Amino acid sequence: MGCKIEEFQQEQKKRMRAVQDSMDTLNGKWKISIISSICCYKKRRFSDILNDIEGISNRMLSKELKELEINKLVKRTVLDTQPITVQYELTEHGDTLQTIISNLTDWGILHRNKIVGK
Amino acid sequence: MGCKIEEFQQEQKKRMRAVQDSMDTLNGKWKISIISSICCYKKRRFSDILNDIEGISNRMLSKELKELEINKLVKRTVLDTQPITVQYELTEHGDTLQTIISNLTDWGILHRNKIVGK
DNA sequence: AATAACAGTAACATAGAGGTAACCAAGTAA
DNA sequence: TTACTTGGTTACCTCTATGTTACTGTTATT
Repeated sequence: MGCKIEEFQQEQKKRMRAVQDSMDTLNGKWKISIISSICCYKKRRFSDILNDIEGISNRMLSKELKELEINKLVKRTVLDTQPITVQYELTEHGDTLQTIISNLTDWGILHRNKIVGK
Repeated sequence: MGCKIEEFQQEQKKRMRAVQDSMDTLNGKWKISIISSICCYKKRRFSDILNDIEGISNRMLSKELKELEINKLVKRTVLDTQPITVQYELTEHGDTLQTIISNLTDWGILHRNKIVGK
């Protein structure tokens, strides 16, 4: 039968795994920029995002978008236009990231002040 | 003179940089585990952390601790014992991470349920 | 005299993240 | 006819993060 300490350690392991899950989904040099770009305009085409984010290549954008789609954060829609355009938008689940991103923003500012020394 | 759109874009860039600052300080395969270990016991020695985290090597622990120290999240104290022991604890600044880690935990659980499908 | 604990460091190896450049197919404007 | 736009894919290369193993110096224990 599990004693209190074992239970606590199990809980702790679960929490660690959860944090790592979050970090993994947000990781990749461009993910947060991409999410922000889409979020900012609600709906955004591939080439628009490519222009929004300076420095990103089409290869990386394609790759990161795929991962975001797999993680159900972003929805991809092919529009029947000429030439074909593809629209990306956040899913409901993607929207739930906003609190986290907002917290990361706040802490990042705090941290920079602390390190650089205002 | 900057128009509204330019100002907005500048703000957006700052926010992006802030998020990346946060992600960068938390990145590294073991950082969050290390922070959690120290946080859990308030004060923790090198070899204790090494035992707390399964899979980490002394090389990586040393390296990650250094980065955490540079980022003023962790304080290192050499104790005058035999043999010498080194104590690590969170700084006040390190403590401010708790909200973020807690948010990342919550979202990670939510996300896993969404992806695995409960 | 040999071994172990402590807190690391040094040397080397490898997988994977990310960068660069070229290419594809379909349609369209010059 | 040529070149451009759109949304990618493919091949190749490099660099960094991490892993593995062995080693350091000091003191205490056996």
